[in-house]
Amino acid sequence: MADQKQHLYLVDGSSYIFRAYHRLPPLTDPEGTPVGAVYGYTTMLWKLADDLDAADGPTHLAVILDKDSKSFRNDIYPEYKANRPEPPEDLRPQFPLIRDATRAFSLPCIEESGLEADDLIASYAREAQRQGWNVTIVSSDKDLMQLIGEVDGARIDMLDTMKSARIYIPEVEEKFGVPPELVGDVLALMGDSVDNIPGIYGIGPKTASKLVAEHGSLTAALDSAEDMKKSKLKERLLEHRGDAEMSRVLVTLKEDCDLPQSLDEMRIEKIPEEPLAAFLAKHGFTSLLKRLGTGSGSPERTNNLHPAAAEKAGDAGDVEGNSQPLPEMPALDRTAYETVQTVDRLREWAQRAIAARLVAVDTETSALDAMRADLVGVSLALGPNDACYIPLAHGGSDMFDEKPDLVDLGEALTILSPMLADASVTKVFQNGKYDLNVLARYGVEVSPIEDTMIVSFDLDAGRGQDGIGGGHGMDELSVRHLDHEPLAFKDVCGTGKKAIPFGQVPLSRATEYAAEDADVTWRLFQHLKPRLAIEGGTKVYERVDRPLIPVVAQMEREGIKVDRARLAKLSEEFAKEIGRLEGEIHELAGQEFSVGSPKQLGEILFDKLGYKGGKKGKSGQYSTDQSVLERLSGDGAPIANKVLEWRQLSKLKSTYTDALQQAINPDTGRVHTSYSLVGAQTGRLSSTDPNLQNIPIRTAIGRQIREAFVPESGNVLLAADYSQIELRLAAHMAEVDTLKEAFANREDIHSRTATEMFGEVTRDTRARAKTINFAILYGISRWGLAGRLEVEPDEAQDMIDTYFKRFPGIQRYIMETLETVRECGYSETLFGRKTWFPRIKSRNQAERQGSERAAINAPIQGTSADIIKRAMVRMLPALRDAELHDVRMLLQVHDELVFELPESDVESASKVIEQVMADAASPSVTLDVPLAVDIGTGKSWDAAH
DNA sequence: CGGATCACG
DNA sequence: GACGTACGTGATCCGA
Repeated sequence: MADQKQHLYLVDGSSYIFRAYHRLPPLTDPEGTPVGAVYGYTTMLWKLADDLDAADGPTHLAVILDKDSKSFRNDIYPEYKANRPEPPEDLRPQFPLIRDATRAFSLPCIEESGLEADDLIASYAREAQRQGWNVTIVSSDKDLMQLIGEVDGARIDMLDTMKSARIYIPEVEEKFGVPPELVGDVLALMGDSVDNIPGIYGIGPKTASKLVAEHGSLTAALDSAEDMKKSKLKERLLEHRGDAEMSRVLVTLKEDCDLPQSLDEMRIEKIPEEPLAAFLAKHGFTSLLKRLGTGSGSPERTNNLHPAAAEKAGDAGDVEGNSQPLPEMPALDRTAYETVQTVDRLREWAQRAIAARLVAVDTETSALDAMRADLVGVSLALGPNDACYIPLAHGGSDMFDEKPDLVDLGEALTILSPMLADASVTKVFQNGKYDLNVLARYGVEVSPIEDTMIVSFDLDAGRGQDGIGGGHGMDELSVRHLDHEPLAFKDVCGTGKKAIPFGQVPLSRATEYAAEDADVTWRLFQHLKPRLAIEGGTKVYERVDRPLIPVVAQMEREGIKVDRARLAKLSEEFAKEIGRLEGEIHELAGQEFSVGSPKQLGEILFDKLGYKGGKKGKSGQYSTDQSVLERLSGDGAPIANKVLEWRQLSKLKSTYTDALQQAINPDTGRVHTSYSLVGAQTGRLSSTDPNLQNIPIRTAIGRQIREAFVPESGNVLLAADYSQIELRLAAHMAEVDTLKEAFANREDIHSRTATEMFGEVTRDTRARAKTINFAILYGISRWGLAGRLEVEPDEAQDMIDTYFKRFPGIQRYIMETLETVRECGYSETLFGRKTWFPRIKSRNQAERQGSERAAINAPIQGTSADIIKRAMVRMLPALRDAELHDVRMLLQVHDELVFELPESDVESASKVIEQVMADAASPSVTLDVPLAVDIGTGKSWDAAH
């Protein structure tokens, strides 16, 4: 006993739970408390305890935790760890459970005010080493790597349980390029953004370790700067030497703390079964509980939480933040589906759906446009592999030898309708707005609904950028969450010229495809819906997005009337003018060319005509955009203005006057846009086919197109828009008293800004103030602002400084927002809508700064989106309560709603609309600024402004 | 199919 | 060690 080597394990509990939280799936225990990180922590302790009898296993073990956020380091440097935002909402309740778990294992849990876990670990490690013990620090914190090494045969090493990796001198040298005793020097140079240790600006891990390795120490590296040849690096080393020296102190571990418990108290031989059993039972860790009884060895591969969790928690794992482990569901089996071809079988399915209370539904149609598509079939799913397809309009091609037996479409809808309208049966869709619109056109009402696409959006908006795995389409969701690739539409119907309508797909194949979609939707719902509560998405889903689906569906079905003759006349006028301009442009160019080709135009302007200032972008092509042409025009190039006019007219013609005529639905005589509820990462809607959110308004010539948007006779159009909503929200969110006051007093906000910034309001200062206001909302840079205001970046920087000084909350808002996003990975609106920014920590500066600007804007733009969505949800009930049954909500353009209503209703409807919009934030959120709404009416959309 | 351009909030 | 600047969209055209 006496000569057995003692081996102390020191567990860095605080850092472990943060890592476990981010790497493990969001599990909850039977009471609904989030326990993902606790589970990871518990399995980690279990694993260590399993090694008790091993040759080099622990003889002594303790868990070290951080007690509070302040430490003696804050006295040296008040900003130390000042960037740390609050931990995520579903992690906070897990902190006390970590202590519970530790006590459950009957292990000492040590924490001390004013000391960080790292310092206690260092002090215990050194003390044990002095006594000749071996020490293993269970952590992956790079600061602790300074301690690694051997003194008189007693070694300190580290264990990263997540990577199952021992860390000793070679691993440290590989990571830092220097031995452990120089790690502190490297850290002092490179700094640490998480702990807010400054280091030297512009020096990262690579340069830091190179410098220290070359010169042998931090001091030597700093001293060497004098003799370096002139460079950025030299300047930085000289200028920020003080930062590095202070950082060196901050990263130094305090190795002589008073030890609150003696080493002997850390001795362990066996983990007593109680109270561990009680703890495991309480939190539903039943597989561990079972093992406790059997005393079996390595971790089991399943547990009652989720089969994937036990495995991934214990070792490295590659759990992604957004992948929920698979609940136990049988593998998907397309041969299990039923083709429903008789009334009896259909009744049976409808009955079972009602009994089940939850059914996934998918419709198959003949086209993608919900306002033109014919219903071809319906599929239902009641459970995994428990799905059917009800073909309703198949056949009509020579693919069928004889027409298949089908339930009559009208009869089928009669049988399904009561179930679809049954308030006690939840219908789950993937993009339900589409199905709702198709079914509504057949007179079928569907309620209540859930939507896996919207759930996914409310959980994961912004995850996976540049289209990499971030979408919310069914195929993507299925691969991401179910690890299953569904049959693709093109595999069933083909593509291009060889494509066939779905109604001509043989029934067996159609069933595989259609029933699978319902099955997948059902499975996705089981996966995604529970995550809402765990991850804090319930509010925005239940209060904003889910109720919005039928509202937007109805708006799409309403459509808006456009005056075809008027558009045709405009097209004709534009065409004539375009032709004339083209002739003049060719004449000025001295040759014919395609004016619409930026490439050819650039060559004409800068090569042939020899105008100065041509700049080629990375595609090797001259830029000929508006700003370039305007400059050329100012320099006396008559061709530039002609091209600008040509561009404006051909844009208006092709995008609007021609395209809108095409978009008129032959059945309704109106234009029906399609809104995407998941199109914009910030939570805004987007509009397609046609896009009615970018109809011209800024120029007189463009506004003519708005004149073609008209009401039915006897009606008017009413446009209601929020005035400066984003600036109001910025004033509220950044708590800028001056701005809040200005809004309360109904002042012109840009003028007020001009007064604050420049001391007087003129046309010029107001315009500049307006530009600056927007720059703030969009995440400012001196260069960006300089470009817009046509001033030097230095001057722009002065203005930014002045702005921050005059409106002191703004800078704090920006810093706090960015810190939160860096820590949590996402931003949040006032209503809890998350937008993820996976590139916020990118090493690529342009990429990172792009994310930062987007992250500054997202809470503001997103809150504005939440507010108008809430107004939309409440609008129709409010109008109905006011007996205004003929007011129809047609369009949404981010901060504007467009209605069509009888002239006689204008007065009373205006009041209701104004009220609903102005009050849309409450009661969930009480704003410090009023929301002002401007309302106009007229015989066209243009006239309504 | 990507880039350039330009329409909107 | 260089990079390249305002956020969020969608439609159209050109040209590889």
